[in-house]
Parts: sequence; C-alpha cells; structure tokens
Amino acid sequence: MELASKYNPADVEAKWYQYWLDNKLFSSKPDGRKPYTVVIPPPNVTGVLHMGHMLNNTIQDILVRRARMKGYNACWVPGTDHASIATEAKVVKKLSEQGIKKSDLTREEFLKHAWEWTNEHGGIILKQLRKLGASCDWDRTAFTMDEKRSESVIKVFVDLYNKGLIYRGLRMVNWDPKAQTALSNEEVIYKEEKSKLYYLKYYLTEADAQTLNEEEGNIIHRDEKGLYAVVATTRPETIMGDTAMCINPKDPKNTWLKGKHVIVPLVGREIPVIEDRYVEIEFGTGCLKVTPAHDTNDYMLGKKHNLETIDIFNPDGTLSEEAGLYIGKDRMEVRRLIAKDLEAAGLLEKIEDYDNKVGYSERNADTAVEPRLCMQWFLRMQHFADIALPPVMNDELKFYPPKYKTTYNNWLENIQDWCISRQLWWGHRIPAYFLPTTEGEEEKFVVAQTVEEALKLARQIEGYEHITASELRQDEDALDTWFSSWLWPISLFDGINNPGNEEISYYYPTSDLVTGPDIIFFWVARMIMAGYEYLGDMPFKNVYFTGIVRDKLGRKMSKSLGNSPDPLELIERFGADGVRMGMMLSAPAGNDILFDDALCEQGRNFNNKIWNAFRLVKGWQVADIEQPEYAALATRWFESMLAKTAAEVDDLFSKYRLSEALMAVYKLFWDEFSSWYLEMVKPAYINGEPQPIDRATYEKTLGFFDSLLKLLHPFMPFITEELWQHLYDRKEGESLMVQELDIPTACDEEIVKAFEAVKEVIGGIRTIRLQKNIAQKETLELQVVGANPVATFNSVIAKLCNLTAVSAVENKVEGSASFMVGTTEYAVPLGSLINVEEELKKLEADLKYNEGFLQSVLKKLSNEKFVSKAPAAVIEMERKKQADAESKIAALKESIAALKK
RNA sequence: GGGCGCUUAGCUCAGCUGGUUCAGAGCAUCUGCCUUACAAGCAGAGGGUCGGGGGUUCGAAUCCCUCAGCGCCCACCA
Repeated sequence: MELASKYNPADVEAKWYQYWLDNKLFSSKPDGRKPYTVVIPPPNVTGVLHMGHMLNNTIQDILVRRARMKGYNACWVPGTDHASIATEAKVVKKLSEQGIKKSDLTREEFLKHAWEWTNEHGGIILKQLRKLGASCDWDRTAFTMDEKRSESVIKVFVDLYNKGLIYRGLRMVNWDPKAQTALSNEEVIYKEEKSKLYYLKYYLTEADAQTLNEEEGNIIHRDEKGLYAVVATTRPETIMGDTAMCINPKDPKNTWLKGKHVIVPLVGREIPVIEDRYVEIEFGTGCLKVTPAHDTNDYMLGKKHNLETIDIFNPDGTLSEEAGLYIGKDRMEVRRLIAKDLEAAGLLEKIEDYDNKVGYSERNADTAVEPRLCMQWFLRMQHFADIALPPVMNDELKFYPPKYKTTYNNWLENIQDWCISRQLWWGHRIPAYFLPTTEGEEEKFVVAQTVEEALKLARQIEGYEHITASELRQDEDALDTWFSSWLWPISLFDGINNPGNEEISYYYPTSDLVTGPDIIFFWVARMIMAGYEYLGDMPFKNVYFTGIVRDKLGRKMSKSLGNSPDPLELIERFGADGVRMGMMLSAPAGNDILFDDALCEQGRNFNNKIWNAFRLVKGWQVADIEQPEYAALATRWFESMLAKTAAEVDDLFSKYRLSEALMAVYKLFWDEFSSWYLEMVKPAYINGEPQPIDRATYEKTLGFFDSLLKLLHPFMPFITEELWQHLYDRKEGESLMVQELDIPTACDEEIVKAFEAVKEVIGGIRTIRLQKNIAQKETLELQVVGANPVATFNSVIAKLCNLTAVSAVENKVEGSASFMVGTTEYAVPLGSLINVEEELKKLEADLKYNEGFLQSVLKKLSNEKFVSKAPAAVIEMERKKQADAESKIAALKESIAALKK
C-alpha cells in the first residue's frame, strides 16, 4: 500500500470512530468479566466544549480504553446536566431578546421554551466529544432531567423528608437578585473588592441626650445639632432596615451610649443601642448598625436581642415599600444616591477607601449576592458528613492527589445545612403539596412522589378528609441542580428506582471519577454522601482531580481574555491524537496545566514519527535468508526494553501518573524503537539497491510494532487503529481497541544494561565523526584497549558506525582519537586526521575532572566518621568509585604520554 | 484570620521514606547534516551553587527552623 510521507489525521479519524460505533465496541453489558466503570461529569446540556472538557475527557478516555484492553468490561456512561440556574438564565435571556418577559409566561409555557432550547442545543457537547475519540457507551446517554433521573430525584427527596433530614424553614439565604433565587453557600464566590467605608452620624434622641452628663467623657461627639455616634458601614443603602445600633459592652469609648437610643439618619426612626460581644471594638468606631433583614450576622443579633426585622428589598434587588425611601430604585444606585443625600444633610462624617469581600453568584458572575430572609428547603448535613468522612480519610476511597483530603475534611467538619430549593422553573419541582389554610394559620403541607399519594396523605390530616387534588398547591420551587447530580453514579444504573437491579449490582461502585477540584464540595463530596446513604458503599474507588487549564502565561482561560482556543479547531490543525497528547504531556494530576499549541504540535510530530516508522517497516522486502547476528541481538534487546517499559507503564498507571506513562511510551517508540532498534535491523542498500530483510527479524519487528500500538492506543486511538489495521490482514469488525494489552513484563536487565554501554560507544564514535567531519559513508575501525566489555555487540557497533573491524588491542595505535566508556578506553585510528594538540587538550581536561573526582572520593573515605558510621554498602560504593577513577586516570595518563612522544 | 501547596536548566515539570558520579526528563537553544521511513526529520553539544539564610547529620534538592515570593481553599470584622 502507498502511504504519504505525512500522516493526515482528517483522513482516518471519522472513519474509525464510525467503525467503532458500527461494531458496538463502546457498548457494555454486565457479563462475567470484572467491570471498570466511569461516569462522565455531566457537562451543562447547553454548554460548548472547552479546554477543561478536553483535558477531563481525554483522561477519562485514556483510563477507559486502557482498562478495556486490560480485560475489564469497560463502561463509560455519558450524559448532560440540566444546570438549572445557568440554563434558565440562558432561556430568559433568549426570550427577552425576542421581547418576551419570563413573568408574562406561565410555568408551562416557560418550560416549553426551555425544552425547545434544550433539544436544540442539548447534546452538542456530546457530539463534540466524539471528535476527541471518547469511547462512551452512547446508548446509555442520560440527562439529569430525563424520566428515570427525575423519578430518582423525587423519590430521594421524599425519602429524605420522611427520614426527617429535609426541613423547610425561614432562614437567611444567599439571594441572587438577577436570577431571583436562593443559592447554596457553595454557589457564592467571594471577591476582593475596592469599596468605600461610609461613616454615618446617628444622633441621640433628645431625651437621651439630656440624661447625659457633660463630664461623662470627652469622647462624646457633639455638634450644633446635638450628640451623635458614628457608625462605619459599607452598605449605607441598608439604613432603612436598621433596627438597632450595637456596641461591645467592653468598649470603653462607647460606654456613654449604653442604654441610649439613636436616630437612623434620613429615616428618622428611633432605634435602641444594644450590647453584644460580637462587635469588634477596633473596627471603625466600634458602633455597628444592625439590619437584621439584610446581613447574616445582623440577623443573628436580631434574633438574640428580639429586634424588629424590616425587609427593605424586593426580590430583584430594588428598594421595596418597606424602605420608605428610594422605592423601586436598584440597591447599587441607592448606595450612590444615599451617600449624596446623607452628605447634603450633614449626616455623613467621612468616606474612606476600604477593601472588602463581596459575594457573587457563581452563575451570574456580575451579580452581588444579597443576604435575604426567606422560606427555603434545607437538607440536614451532619448525618451525611458522618457517613462520608471516614472512608476518604482512611483511604478506602482514594483521592489523587491526596492533598485534597484536607480540603474535604475541612468542609465536612464544618458542614452546614444545604439549601436545596431554588426559585426557578427549570429543574425538578419540589414534591411538596400545600393544603389550603386560612389567613394567619400555620402552613400545612405533605410530601409525596405523586399528587395521588399526596392526596392520600392530605386526607389523613384532621379537617382535610374530603380535600380534592385541585385544592392541593404544589410548591413552586425547583431543586438545586446538584440535588440530581449527587445521585448520578446511582441513577445512571437506575439504582434508586430499582434497587438491586442487575446493572447497579454489576457496575457499582464505579471505578474512577475524573473531575476538577473546583467541584469537590458541589459534587464529589455529595456523591459520596448519596452513595453511602443509598447503596451503603462508595460511589467510586478513586477520584482523579485534574488541574485547571490555563494559557501558557498561566492565566485562566476565559471568553473575555480570548485566550481559550477552540478545541475543534485544534483537532483540525493537529488531529485528535495530537491534541490528546498535547493535553497529556503537561498534565500531572492536580497540577494546573499551562496549555500551549506547541504541545499539540509535539503530539502531531509524534504521530508523524509513528506513521513513518510504519512506512519503513512495511516497505521492506522479506526474504528467507539467515538472520544477521546484529539483528538477533537487536531483537533480544528490544524485547527487554519493551517489557521494561510495559512494566513501568503499569506502575505509572496504578499511580495515576498518566503524563509520565505517556512520556515513557513516547521515549520507547521514538528513542529506543525508531532511533536504535530500527536503525540496527534496517537492511542496507547495496549499489543503490535496497536489500531484503530476513523473515525472523521482520516478523519480530511486526510483533514489536503491534505491542507498541497497543501501548499507545489509549493515548492516541485513531492513528494506532489505522496502523494496526494495516499491520496484518484483519477481519471485518476486528479492532485494536478490544485487543488484550498483554505485553510480557519480564525483562533481561543484563542486556539492557550492557546495551547502555554500547550506546555510549556508538555515541563516542559518532562524536568523533562529527568533530573530524568524517562522513558516515567512510568506513572506520574501532580499537578497544584491553578487555572488550561490549564484545557481544561488536556486530551492532560495526553496523551502526560503518566500521570495518572492532578489535581488542593491548595499546592503541598512534594517531587515533579516543574516548572512555566506564573504565574502558576506545580508540578510532585516524592517521593524519588527528590533531595532537586538540586531542591532548581533551584528554587533559578529562584527566583533571577525574583527578578532582578521585580527590572528593578519597576525602570521604579518609573521613573516619564516614567510614565508621556509613552503611557498608555505601562505603563499598565509594571504594568502587575510587578504583574506577584510578583506573581511568591511569589510562588517560598513558594516552597523554603516548601523544606527547 | 486559619489551613494547604509551590519555588530544581530559557520554559513546563519529575526527583524529596537522606547515600547508585543525583543534579534528571520533555520542549526550546546551539552545531553539523535535505543520508533512499520521517526536515513535523537525523546526529551531536551546551545549560542549574535545587528561592535566601540557619540548623541536624559522616553525608541534605531530600529532614527541621526562619525569611522572601507565588498560588489555592476555608472563615460572619460591618
């Protein structure tokens, strides 16, 4: 067959992917083999493939393909996540572009739009993964909001409610005013921000001012309008919600305020001064304004001191009627306005620059989260922390790299209840049904999987015996997206709806989870919790945390920076295999990877190398001739190299050191196989005619190639399949991806070691050729002074260096260039070509180094403490170093003397 | 404020249960080659007092202390 001199990935990738699909090679069903299971971290259904997905899925595919070739029944389950808040935001945006407001739609109408959007964009990302070569069992493709998954979520909600682990309560939650929903603590990202600290004047009430004795202190603030306290705040727009001022009881500078009342600036409301140790004496003036409705700590203070709560915000972040001022204006605008108005009214003492942290919504990066008091659903987490912590801490379930155990431990030890309700429509609707109640009466509800069951439960409540379904009102809220994702490893095998079924029993616990450390709390920890709660076992045995993909300057990839390459375009430029290799070359587990196109280029170049090696081997004419000695040696040596590397790769995979495993195979192919082995066995040309190769060597070489392709396949599936198909005649339906990776790992260390010396000898001769500018075509001769430790390989050395003879001599001839390998001296007679002065210089430099080395060894050996305390083996080693150095020095001196004659 | 991690060649990293001439790899660089598999290549070479300082030890990139710089996570100083 004719092969181009350059590999063109575009020619073969689509073909082989389709071939794998057609032959159902990705599909998995429970059988007698051991399972190897991976569940994909489901990307957002409307998402587009980015570099993070590329890294993540390349790693998963490498693990899955390798497991498959190692004899496991490999099952990689793909799917997407409905990503409630992100998707809903996208749909809202799209609708608003069409002039439709969400508030004008009914829930049903909105969901219709959302499903349309999902069906249109959904799964694009999964299609893109195919270009990468992902060997997912596509027949299993799931969606967190498909029927089975939804049913599982609802069932779990009801179960946890019945176990008393889910409760409903009025709490201070993180409110996203843009999406108009509550968020969990984990969904809030705190950012350092340059803001202002406003010092506001709170005047004492006249009555209180009069009770104050003039002499009581000189720290009392006074101006023409009276006595006042100063409060420092970053949020002056919340003063309408102030219901107290708080001081620390131990704060001497504020004792004069004890028991007094002050007037909220602009608002005019009279509020009490309360005392609480929570207040930092050193911060600002030591006076804190308390706004129980709009700050978590203030809320806590409010509860403790029985303060009134005034909610001055609407859900969208504008000021409400309750505020009394600035009604309908946005909170951020009000901050600017009120500062001016306070200033104008002489109520603003000063403004200082101040750095503080502001919480933002994870999904609406530009929206500052507003603490807000509202009724939400919560999951009690202590129970889950208790079951999920030990298995990770005692390494039953392993984290790679293990440093994330600390992070995990930290979070679980300080666990807080999980706010699971979201004021969204896109998601799993909470299966709680409210019963009609009269004004002022406490709300009543039932929780059940269906309306029918809810009705049954409702009718058991006194006074509701005759209630009808239409009188039940289902909770409007949806569940947090992660409340479905946490069941993923279980729900994919229908283990919630159908416990103990064949699939869940076979595939669970899954093997490896590959994900980013950014979702360790959102997802990883919670899956572990759900796993132990519902199956009494871990959801996966190992977690591989990838790093973040950054650009080569170390910056995060982002749309706004424009530094994120389009993965599909990269695949077009370098081929999927090239890109996969580019991702893997610098991706040790847990380390951020600094992505650079050059790495993909390296991958592409490697593909080309493999391709051309294949062209060489398949281009040989085979003849039934005797195997030359050098070829027999070469095959014996490479067999050992292959075994050695296979063992090394096994070990590296067991430690999840994938980039190092790839590097080991890369070097095996490029250096050992191409540069050494093929050069050794390659038949010569005689009179411009290529000579045939002997059959034994040829067949061995094809066998090596086959093994190399197997080792490489998990990393670069396409090119390896293409070449494997051409290596021998293959039957329709056969594929490399299901071959067994069974390379023997027993290695002849002796020959490997001996050959390292041979390489050095050959390198020595090549250096001489280069330095003396002697073309490879010109033959040379090699003399070995004294015993020849590489005599076995003489035929190999002769072939690679184009030597007429390798001979052992007592003394090398005059006019030869020499070098040392170990303690043996090698010489290449060059006659008049030799430059005595240069040669001397070289030898003398070498001598100097060795004498210095000997000195340091002798110094060590003459140190009595060393000799008495170091272990015998170490001392022995030093003695050997000494002997070697002495013998080298003697040889060098002899050479120098000979040259000087 | 607490916790974790990092700093080794121009770049990205490995080595770190102390001792194999241990100072390594890949890329980049330099030199010579278009040699009939591959210039997306071949052959060869140079390059680091292992962030600074101190200590333990016969011996430290490796263990301890300290300083500096960087990164991440957690936390209710408005």
